[in-house]
Amino acid sequence: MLSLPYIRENRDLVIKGLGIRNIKDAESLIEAVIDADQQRRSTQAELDAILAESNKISKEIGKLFQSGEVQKANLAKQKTGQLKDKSKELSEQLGNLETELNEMLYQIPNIPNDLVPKGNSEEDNEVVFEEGNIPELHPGSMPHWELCKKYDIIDFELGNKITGAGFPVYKGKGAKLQRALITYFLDRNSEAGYTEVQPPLLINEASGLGTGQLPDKEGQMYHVGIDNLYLIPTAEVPVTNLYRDVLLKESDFPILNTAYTPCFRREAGSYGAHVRGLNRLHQFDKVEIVRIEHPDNSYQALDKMVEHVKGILQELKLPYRILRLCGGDLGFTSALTYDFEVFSTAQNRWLEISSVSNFETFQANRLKLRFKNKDGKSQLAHTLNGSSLALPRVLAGLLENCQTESGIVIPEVLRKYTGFDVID
RNA sequence: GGAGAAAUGGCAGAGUGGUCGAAUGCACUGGUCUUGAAAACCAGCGAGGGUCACACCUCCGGGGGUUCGAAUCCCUCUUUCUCCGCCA
Repeated sequence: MLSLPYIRENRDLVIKGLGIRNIKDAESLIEAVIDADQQRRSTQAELDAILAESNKISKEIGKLFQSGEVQKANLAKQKTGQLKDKSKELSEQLGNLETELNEMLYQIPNIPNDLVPKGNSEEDNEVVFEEGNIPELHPGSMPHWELCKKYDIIDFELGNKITGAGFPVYKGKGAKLQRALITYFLDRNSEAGYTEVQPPLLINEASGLGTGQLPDKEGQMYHVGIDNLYLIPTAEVPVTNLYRDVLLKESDFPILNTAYTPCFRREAGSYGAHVRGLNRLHQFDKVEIVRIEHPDNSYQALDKMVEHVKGILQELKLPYRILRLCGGDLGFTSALTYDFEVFSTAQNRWLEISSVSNFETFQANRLKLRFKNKDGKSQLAHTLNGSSLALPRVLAGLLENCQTESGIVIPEVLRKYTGFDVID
């Protein structure tokens, strides 16, 4: 969430930024926030004055008792009664104002970076890079879900029996290929300086709030009601929350973590076309990279992450492109996002396989993730994350693009991980 | 799951109703000394709100209560440790 001082000091910038996201009534929303904040502060000041008065009297009473002037002390006690009532009333009022203010702040998305183009939907995203050859497939080539069946490597019906739609079972070489990709991604990330972590797969409410999944995206997560925990929709949540309520030193930057985790998403309301096979699942594997950066370096860091993901896709020799998301498609918490898409030859469409974002201070503010700057002041850090990479669609692209008449040819870099060269 | 003990600043650790945002040690920062370092010595050193800056307010695991006044007393929740039970 945006910080109040930031909104106060950059009123016009904020309104303009929300405009890029096509937010209606941005101006009145921000005005309401500033008003509520003003009210909050004056109520706070009023309450503080009363508390100061009552603290003063209490100290005097203490002294009177010690010097044995009990009568005077009892007299002074009476004075505090009124103050108490008043302070109770005010602090209740203050609590309400704060709740109200927070509710408003929770509705305000991050301010887009200047590079973010205006736009309404994914149609308006900007293609900024494209690389790799789209292979000519042999006659009789098929989409990945048919390949999965043909070679018996991923079984959707079986998963359906065990759990339900969107929970496939990986078998034999399919399971091995998946594991190979995970290990390969983790190794690549480690080489690039990311420290590997294995976080919990269930998170509490505070963590969900910290990275912005709550309260706005509650319905997208699986909720374990009995313990009030949520299954993670991405490793971003537990890994970024490692740094919740942390005060860093400048010398701690940059912080680089990578984690492999399964991800769970309810995907409520996204049925219909384009959800076949591996295209959209309720449970999938992903390797994530997370960075905590000094604000001065975060955009440089974002570029590094983009370059890193590019490197992996080049090694896999998959045709891909990079999009800069427009205001209408940009995630709630992000200031700038690059999506990576792999071309699915048999489906003749692009599949999103990675999303790399800079959240600037938006998450850090909720997380209370700060550092001591040169002036000795606490300042919010910047958080970034990206997938490197999401497994199912990489797998889909790989199966489809690497299919030949004699089987699926495993990319060179993966062979030492799979232990086989071809799925046939 | 049962019984007991505990939770204080970056860490360790005092503090059991008032002058305590909190002794002391370590760590850290600056300075003196030194060719440099170490040691020694001196000084500074929790967080948030608020203010031009002060003042002032809040915070001793979370929440609630008693009291004129709570780190200190009471209730409750959470977590950690020890013992018992169960168990991958």
